[in-house]
Amino acid sequence: MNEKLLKPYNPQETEDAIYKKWEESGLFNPDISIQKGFTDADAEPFSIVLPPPNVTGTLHIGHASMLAIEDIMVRYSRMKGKRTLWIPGTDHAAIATQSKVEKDLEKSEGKRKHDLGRDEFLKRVEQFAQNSHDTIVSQIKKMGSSIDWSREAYTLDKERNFAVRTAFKRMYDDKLIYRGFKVINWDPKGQTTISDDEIVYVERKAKLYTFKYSKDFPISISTTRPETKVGDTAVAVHPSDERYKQYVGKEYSFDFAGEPVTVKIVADESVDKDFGTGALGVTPAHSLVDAGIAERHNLPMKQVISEFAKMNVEAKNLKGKKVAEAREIIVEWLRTEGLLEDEKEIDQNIATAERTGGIIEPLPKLQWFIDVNKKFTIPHSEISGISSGSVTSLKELMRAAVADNQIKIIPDRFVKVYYSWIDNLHDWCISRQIWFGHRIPIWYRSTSDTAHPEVYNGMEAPEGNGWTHDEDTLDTWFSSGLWTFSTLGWPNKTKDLETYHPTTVLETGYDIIFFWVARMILMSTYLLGEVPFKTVYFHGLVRDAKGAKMSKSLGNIIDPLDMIAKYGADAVRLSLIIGTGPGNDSKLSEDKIKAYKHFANKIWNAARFVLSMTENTSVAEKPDLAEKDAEAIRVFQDTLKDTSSDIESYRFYLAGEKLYHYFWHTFADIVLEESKSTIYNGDEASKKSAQWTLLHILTESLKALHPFMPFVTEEIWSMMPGTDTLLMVEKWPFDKAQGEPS
RNA sequence: GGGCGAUUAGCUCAGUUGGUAGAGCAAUCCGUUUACACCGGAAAGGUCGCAGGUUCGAGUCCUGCAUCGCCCACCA
Repeated sequence: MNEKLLKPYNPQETEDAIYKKWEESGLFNPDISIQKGFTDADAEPFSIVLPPPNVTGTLHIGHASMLAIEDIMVRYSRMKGKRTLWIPGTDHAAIATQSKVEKDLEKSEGKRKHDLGRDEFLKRVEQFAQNSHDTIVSQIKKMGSSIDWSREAYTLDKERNFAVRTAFKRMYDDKLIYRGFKVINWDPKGQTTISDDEIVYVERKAKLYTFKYSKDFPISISTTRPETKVGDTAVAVHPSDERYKQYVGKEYSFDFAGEPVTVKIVADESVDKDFGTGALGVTPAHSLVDAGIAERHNLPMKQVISEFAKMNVEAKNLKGKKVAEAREIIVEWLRTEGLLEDEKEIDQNIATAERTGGIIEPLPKLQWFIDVNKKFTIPHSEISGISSGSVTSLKELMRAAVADNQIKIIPDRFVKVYYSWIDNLHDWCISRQIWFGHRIPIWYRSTSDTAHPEVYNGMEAPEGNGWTHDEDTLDTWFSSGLWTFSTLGWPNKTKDLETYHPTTVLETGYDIIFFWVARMILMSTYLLGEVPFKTVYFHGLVRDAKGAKMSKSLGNIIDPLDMIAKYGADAVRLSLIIGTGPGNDSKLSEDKIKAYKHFANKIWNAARFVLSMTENTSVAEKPDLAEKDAEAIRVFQDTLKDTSSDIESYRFYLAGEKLYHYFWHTFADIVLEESKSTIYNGDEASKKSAQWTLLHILTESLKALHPFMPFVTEEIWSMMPGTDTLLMVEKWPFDKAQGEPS
C-alpha cells in the first residue's frame, strides 16, 4: 500500500500536484480528450462559459461558490462522455477598474488621471489589470476548476475587440445604434454617463418644499430640489383637474431667485392630482420624467446644472455654486420673499452610481444609444416565434428567447423578473466618458455646418484627413454581452462556434440578470439568431454565518484562499454546495467548512482500510455475492441513481448531501463495519464476496464523489490497484439509459 | 405603488408529483479490542409563522394575515 495513505489526508501537500497532473494531461481541453480517446469525436457537446471575474481585485467566496457549482457540472458531463468545454476569462470591467486605479493613483502619488494623460494612465490600468488577472487565474486553479486554459479570453483583448467592432457595425448599419441628445444619468463623481441598471437607489430623508415661483403665479408646486426650478419651463397639471383648468395653455414669465424663468401651464395625464398640490414644476433638462412631459408638449429644455453638479446659470448669487448650496440659497430666497408655503420631511429614493457612489444628476447630453424598440429585419433566426427574414425588434427578440422554455431559467421565478425588466426597458445608453474600455468605433470630421459633423463608422479608421476618433468608450456590458460567442471565435465561423453554441448552461448570480444575462440574450439573438444558452442557473449570495452580507467594513469576509489553505479545496467546495439551493442566498461559517474537511479525511481512511483488507482482490473478477453484499450494492445503486438525477436536474446540494451521507453513514458505518467479522472469521466464499463488495463500492464511490471533491478522490484513485489513468476521465458510474450502473 | 422570496429541532437547512416529520452542526450520555477521536454508539429535541379552506389525509395545494428580507417603478 502507498505510504501516503498511512498518514491523515493532507490537502496542502496534495492539491497543487494533482492540479498540475490534470493540466499536463491536457484533458480539460475536449479536443485533446478526443485525441487521446477518452471522448468520442461525435459525442454530445456540453459547453459553459465562466462568468468572467472583474480584473478589479481578487476572487471572493461568491466566486468560489460559482466555480464549485460549475466544476461539478463540467466534471459530471466529462465523465458522462460528453465533449465538455468550459471557457475561462476575465472582464475588463471598465468603470469599476478605472475608478479603482484612479483611487490608488490619488492615494499613492496624489495624482489624477489627467496629470498622466490618456496613454500613460491606460498603461497603469493595464498593468493593474494584468496583476489582478494573474491572481485570479491562480485562484481559479486553487479551487480545482477543470477549465480549458488554452481557450482563455479577456473582454478587452484583440479578438474580443474585433467582435465588439463587428457587433457595433452591424447594429449601426441596422440603425439600432444611434446618437441622440437626451437626458441621461450623469455621474458627477465618475464624470460619465451610466445606464439605468447601474443606478442604485438609496433611501434618504429629504425636505419637500411647497411654494410659488412668484407672487403673481397662480399655482403652488412642490419639490425636493428647489435649485433645479430655475430650469423649469412648464407646470404640468392633470387634464381633469378642475382647480387648474383655467390656466392651461397660459404662459408666465418672472424672476426666480435672480434668474429669468418662463413657464407654460400644460395638461398631462402622468400628473397625480392627489400628490402635493397636484401641480408639477417641469424641469425638462434635469429629470427623465419631465423630459418625457417636455417631449409630449414640445417644451424647451434649459440646462441649469453642469457636469460637475454646479449651477450653470447667469444669476450671480447662484452661478458656479454646488447644487446643495444653491438649494439653501433658493430656499432662503423663497422664505424672504414670502413664497415658501410649506416644508416637510419625507422619505425619498435618491439615485446613486453603483460604482462610485456619486449622486446621479440627470442632464441632457449627446450620447450613443441602442434602440430596443426599433423594427429591423432579422436575416437568420432559430428563435421560435421569430422567423428568418421577419421584421422584429430587440425587445421582441429578448422576449421570444425566453418564451416556450427556449431558455430555461432556474429557479423559474426569475422568468417573471426578466419579463418585467423588458417591459420597463428604455434605450440603452452605451457610451461612457471614461478611458478604459473599447473605444467607440466612430470618427467625426467637421463640415461647413458646425452643428452636424460628418460621422463615420467602420471596422477601422476612415481614409483621408481631418477625422477624429470618438473619445468615448463602450459600456463594459456591451462586450460581455457577446461573451458566449466572442469566446468561441465569432464573427469567424469557427468549428468551436458551430459545436459549442448555444452553450448548454449559464451559471451566474441572480444579481446580474439584467446587466449580463439579458444583454447576452439581446446580443446573441440579434447577431446569431440563436439563444446564447439553453439553461440559466442562478446561484445566490454567500452570506456570513449570521446572514449578513460579507464586506470589508464589517470584517466578516471569509477568504476562499485562507479556507483552502486551512481545510483544503474539497472541503471549501462541499461547504459551498451543500445547503445551497438555486436562487437562494446561503450562509457559510468556518465550522461548516471544517465539517467537510473531516469528510475528506473519512474518505481517505475508508480507502486505507478497504485497500488493506482487499490486497488480493480485483474489481474485474466478480465473485458470487452473498445476499447481504448484493443488498449493499443495491442500496448503493439507488444512491447513484438518485444523485445522477439530482445532478441532471441541477440539484447539486441534494446530490452532494446524499453522497456524503451514503458514504459516511451507510458505506463506512454499516457496510464496512459489518464486513470486518466476515473478513476476519468468515468462510472463503463469503470473505471474497465481502472484499469484492468493499472494493467495488469504494471504486465507484470515488467516481461519484469526484465532481464534488476532485482532489482527494483523484489522489486516492492514483493509489488504487490497476488504475493508471486519471479519475477525471473515468466513466460516471450510473447510466440512465441502461437503468443500472455502468 | 407593484412583484418575489423566506418563516420546519438551539443554529444551518432538506423534505423533488399531498400519505404517520429528516440531516449536519451544537448540546447530553456511553465507548478508545486491530481505517479514522478529523471516530463509533445511544438517547434527547419540532402543535412545520398565524387563521381559515380543499381532501379520507396538508410542512406540501388554495385564500387571508403577520414578521423578516430582496427586486422593480419617472410620485414631483
